[in-house]
Amino acid sequence: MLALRLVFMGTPDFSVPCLNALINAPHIEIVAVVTQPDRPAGRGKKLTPSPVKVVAKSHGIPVLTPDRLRREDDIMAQLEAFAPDYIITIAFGQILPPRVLETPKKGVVNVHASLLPEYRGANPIQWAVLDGKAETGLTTMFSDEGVDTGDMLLKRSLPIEADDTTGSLSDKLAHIAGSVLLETLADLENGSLTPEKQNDALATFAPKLKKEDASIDWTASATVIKQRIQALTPFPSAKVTFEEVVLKLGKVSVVEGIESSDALAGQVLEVNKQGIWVQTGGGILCIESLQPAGKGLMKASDWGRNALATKLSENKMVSFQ
RNA sequence: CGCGGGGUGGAGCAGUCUGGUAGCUCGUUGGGCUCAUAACCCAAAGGUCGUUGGUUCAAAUCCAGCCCCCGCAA
Repeated sequence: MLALRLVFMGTPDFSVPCLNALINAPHIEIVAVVTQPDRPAGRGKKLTPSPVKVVAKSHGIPVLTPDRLRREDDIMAQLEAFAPDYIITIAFGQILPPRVLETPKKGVVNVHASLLPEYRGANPIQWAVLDGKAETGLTTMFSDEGVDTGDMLLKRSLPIEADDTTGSLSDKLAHIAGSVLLETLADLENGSLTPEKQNDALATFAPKLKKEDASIDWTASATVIKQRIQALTPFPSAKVTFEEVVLKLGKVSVVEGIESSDALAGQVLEVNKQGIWVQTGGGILCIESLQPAGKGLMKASDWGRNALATKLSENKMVSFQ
């Protein structure tokens, strides 16, 4: 098979394993990488390149960083000049204008982190976790002008474990993205793949979560709260405040086999070796690890012993907000 | 120059303002109690107080520089 000329478009860490897989694959030449421009990020607001840009640079691949691809004719002209067979997109972060969709000879292939047509949009993994799905996966597809609406090529599903968070699932999916994409390209090249239309009637949408979604509604059931916390991990993180201190919640679990008491939702029942038990609107949630502002991730029992145990032993009521 | 918190036995913290014997809650180890225990009682081990320099009779503590970790914001 002749070398395929690819243009790779992606931005965050999620895109990186896939890029690496392509770089290491035989018969594939990545002629250019397109990613979002450097942004002020991190403490000190230093201008920071995207993870994809860092990797591309280290392999000496030309990098294009359009602010708005749609408006930058010179970038689009450069892409045409690269004469790619395919453009590959994975978490690029910009919608491709028609001119770019028509640029590659054989099509624009997108890797999307859900089993389409479920969870079209920017945050498929987060929503799969939030909804307590048993499985999710990856879908490769030809891009069209809609958001994740193109014809599907290959799917690979992945079970969601009880402890999976958006972060852990992203890692898993990112690491199989490369092989799914390579398989897709190989099948396309040998003609064994028939694009399949999506059933729009079954489509759901997974928009970005807002910052306000990071707070916890303790009147929900323990199971729902757990799903929400895991969906928000590691970003933007589920937060709770206690005496002016912001606590990011880490690992949590639902306490089994104990009936709900008459405590109020959000009230701390006890601090034990396992963690901090909090009453919810349905069942008890155990916070096993957390991170106070300015500190590192720690066992909830360690923090609770200092911050809460004294109050509890004096029968003062302690509640999270 | 974005705002801010922190670095003290294995863990989480107090002590710093007002310099003077290294403290608390846990964990670990040994022993005891108990039908039994992650419960309780007794005992022990374990720390160059991030680092370098300065001030001082004396620095975890005051002063200056440096290193590292983190929250907000993006």
